[in-house]
Amino acid sequence: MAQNADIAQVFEEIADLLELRGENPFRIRAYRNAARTISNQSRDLATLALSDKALPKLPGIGADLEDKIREAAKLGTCALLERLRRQFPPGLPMLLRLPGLGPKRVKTLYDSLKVASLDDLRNAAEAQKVRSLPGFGERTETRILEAVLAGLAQSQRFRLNVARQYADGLVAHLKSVAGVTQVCVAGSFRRMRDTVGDLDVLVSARSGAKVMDRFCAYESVREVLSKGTTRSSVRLANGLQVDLRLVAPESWGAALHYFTGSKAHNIAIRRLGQERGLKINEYGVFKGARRIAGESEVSVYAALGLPYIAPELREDRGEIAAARAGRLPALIERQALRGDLHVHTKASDGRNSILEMAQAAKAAGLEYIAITDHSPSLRIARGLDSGRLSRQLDEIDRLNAQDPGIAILKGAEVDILEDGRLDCPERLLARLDVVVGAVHSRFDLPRARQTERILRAMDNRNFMILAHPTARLIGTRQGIEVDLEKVIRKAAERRCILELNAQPERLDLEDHWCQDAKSSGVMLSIDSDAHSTLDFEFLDYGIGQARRGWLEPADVLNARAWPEARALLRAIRS
DNA sequence: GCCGTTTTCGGCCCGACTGTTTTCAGTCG
Repeated sequence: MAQNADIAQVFEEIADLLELRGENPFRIRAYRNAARTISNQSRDLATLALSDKALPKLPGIGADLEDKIREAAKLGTCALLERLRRQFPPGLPMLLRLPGLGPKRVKTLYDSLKVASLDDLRNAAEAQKVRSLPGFGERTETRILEAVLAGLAQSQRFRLNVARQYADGLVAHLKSVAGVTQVCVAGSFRRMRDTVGDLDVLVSARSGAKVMDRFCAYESVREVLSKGTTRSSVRLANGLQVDLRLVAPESWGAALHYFTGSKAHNIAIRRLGQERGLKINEYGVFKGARRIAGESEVSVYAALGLPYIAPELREDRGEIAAARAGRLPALIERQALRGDLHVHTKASDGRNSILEMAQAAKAAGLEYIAITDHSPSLRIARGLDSGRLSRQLDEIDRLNAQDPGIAILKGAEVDILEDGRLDCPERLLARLDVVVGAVHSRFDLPRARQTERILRAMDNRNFMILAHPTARLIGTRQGIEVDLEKVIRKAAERRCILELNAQPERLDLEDHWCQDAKSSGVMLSIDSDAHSTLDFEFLDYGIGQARRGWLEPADVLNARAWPEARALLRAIRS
């Protein structure tokens, strides 16, 4: 059965092929917007479409696209796409992914040289046949060849924590340039997306500062892609592209807004401005030739009659309507977290002792942590059998008696076995303050069985928190096939908690599912899943994803003091 | 292809940089 992502892919491919045909750009945009809207949906559109229920009214999707969603849900494709595919060789859309190649040039390459694949393109460029085409030249040919050889067609994204390492170094470098007054990394990095495609850096400086020269001379720069007076692009040694924009102080807010995006949010904001007779660009908000705002982001939003919208919300997922209605969420912040309910020690696959983890958690500003080592079926992590777990619980009693300055709670991360049973005897589960259940095996089960497995586990009266619900590892492993709508419904019914795992390679639940859980009245727990004393830093990433999911402190279990959280967890058992 | 207190047509966000041109198209963000 088609997933939302598959339907979105159909629309993306239609858009690519329409571009190659040189169709109306607004029609093409309609397909791309629809693809984005669909992949942002939590609701499983294919199931809805196949059950003949009315599809929800989605912005930018009218009668025609709704029909195509139904077609794609049923067939994984649609008549229009099949018709378009017959007009071009299958490898052609891939060429659009190469930097410097858009629809016009790809069409020219195909029409003039019969270039229909990356291989064809490489051969043509190596034979120097590309340079003589209209609109091409020697430089263009060289760059295309370089891109093909570098295999850049499949654009790679970097995990947020990886990007942050490079961002920190670069920001420090730019701040050291004489005359620089402000530096900020904008883009998806600032919106706290779980991965970023590039870094968008904004700099404000006194005139005459040698910002561009120093930027392009940064030690990690492998290649300068473009260099201008206000804008330059480079690629770092690790392949990460960095765009730098130099802005005047009076335009700082407008530029920050523009460069933070998302693109969809910007377009919606500009359209709103247009309705009010305002022009919005990266230099400011203009009424005619007069600038009326732009020195700060607050001033940009205020010019439109809106309150400030946090970067994490700027995805055109309803934040502008919420702002207009005065219903923006009061987003959770890192300081609101009072506990961490998923922490490992060296008893299983962690690196530090219980006491060391407790002290690190206390230093990170937390009031309580649950020690949740693995259960025995996870052999590779030296999961604790009944005897070892029992002794660990006694040790926690002893540590708490010595008043460590932080409450240490008894817990376990218990495997959900293939049949939905929990990998721990009931009498031990009953002794725990916190029972975290998780899938660590049989990731390959078909959707229905995987879902059934998890729902069954959640029916256990001792089951409290579902850890990393999809088990995805960003860039490494797809999540399991599971019907999260059913899981959320079950959590609502059983008053169970869903985890937002803060490990930067997990960040699972994803933002839009957090939003769904919240609207179903399900609480989340933002946990580090720390395996060492350094890992409490992960909570920052968890908070980022939570904010993207519109979560407020009231939606988060561990934003409560332990007695209150304990009462909520105990209620699950009764 | 969508959309509508300018509603069924005619709009649809906006600007920088590059390379190939000799004033601009294509691409990108």
